[in-house]
Amino acid sequence: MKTPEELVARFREQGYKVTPQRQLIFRLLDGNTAHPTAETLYEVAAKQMPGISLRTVYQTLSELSAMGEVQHIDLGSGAVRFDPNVDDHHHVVCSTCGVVHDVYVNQTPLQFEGDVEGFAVHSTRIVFSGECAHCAHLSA
Amino acid sequence: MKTPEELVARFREQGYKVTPQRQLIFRLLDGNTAHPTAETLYEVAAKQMPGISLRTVYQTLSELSAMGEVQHIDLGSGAVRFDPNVDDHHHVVCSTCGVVHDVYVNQTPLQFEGDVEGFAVHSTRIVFSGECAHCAHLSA
DNA sequence: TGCTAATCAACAAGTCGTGCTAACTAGCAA
DNA sequence: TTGCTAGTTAGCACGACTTGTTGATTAGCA
Repeated sequence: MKTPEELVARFREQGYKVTPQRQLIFRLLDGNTAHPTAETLYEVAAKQMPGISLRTVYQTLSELSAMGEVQHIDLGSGAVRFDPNVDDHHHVVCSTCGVVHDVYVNQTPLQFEGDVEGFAVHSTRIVFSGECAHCAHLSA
Repeated sequence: MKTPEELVARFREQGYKVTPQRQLIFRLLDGNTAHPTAETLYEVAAKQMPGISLRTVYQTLSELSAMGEVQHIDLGSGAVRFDPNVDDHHHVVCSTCGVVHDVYVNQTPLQFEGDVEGFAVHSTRIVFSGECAHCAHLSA
């Protein structure tokens, strides 16, 4: 994702207004590696700006997603999560505590075999599930 | 997934009753490579057994899933899909028509890098998205 | 045969996300 | 500074998907 300042400029360019709500969301996402859901982000935002609505958070995230500034990741755990990291990366998920981390896999592109003649792959998503060091320690 | 006959035996073993509804679902899943949703399966089942309820389909699928006889796959496309193939396999999804195929990736286990010291991977899910030969042909 | 699980219909609820409206606020260009 | 217009808000609703509940009926199987 671009920096909050660059996003402000891009929003202006596109004719979107730069509101305090949007700027707050830019700042909350900047360098955020927690893969928040819209709801989570809303809760944090509401602490700093009581009165901001969940609706606005959803809307701003959709705009950022449409502009390619955030990735929208679905780990099948209910809510969609947002990731300001738009590199070609993948995810590890702790099935105990639900924490998500970005990881890089360098064997890509992967080869596969199956009954899929002529399929043109545009993207590959890899999700590693397991137990993070913290949870392993607690359960040991 | 086991054959319908074996499933009947397993259900009996576990003290579950073998009802016509359950047997129908076993048969519909047997060799099914279409990755149906519960709803889809229900529609097909209802043609052969009018009166079967969606509730029963959901319940039987949950039982099969709990017994490890079907995989329950979430491609982030709304409904959860069920796959009677419980091998260690992955999926390709056409983003145009939504069709899902099973594929095998032999480079696994994959290595990854990132800020995830001591993470114990239990499973890896890979989803290839793109365009299937059929859709590519239509759009050409 | 009879206990008990399974099924069914019908209704509800919960989660996630979006649509709509009406009123107010505020960005930003002239 | 003004004024157009987009953005925000609350509130209500809906839709998709999935599960819970209840109460009556059916049927598996020991």
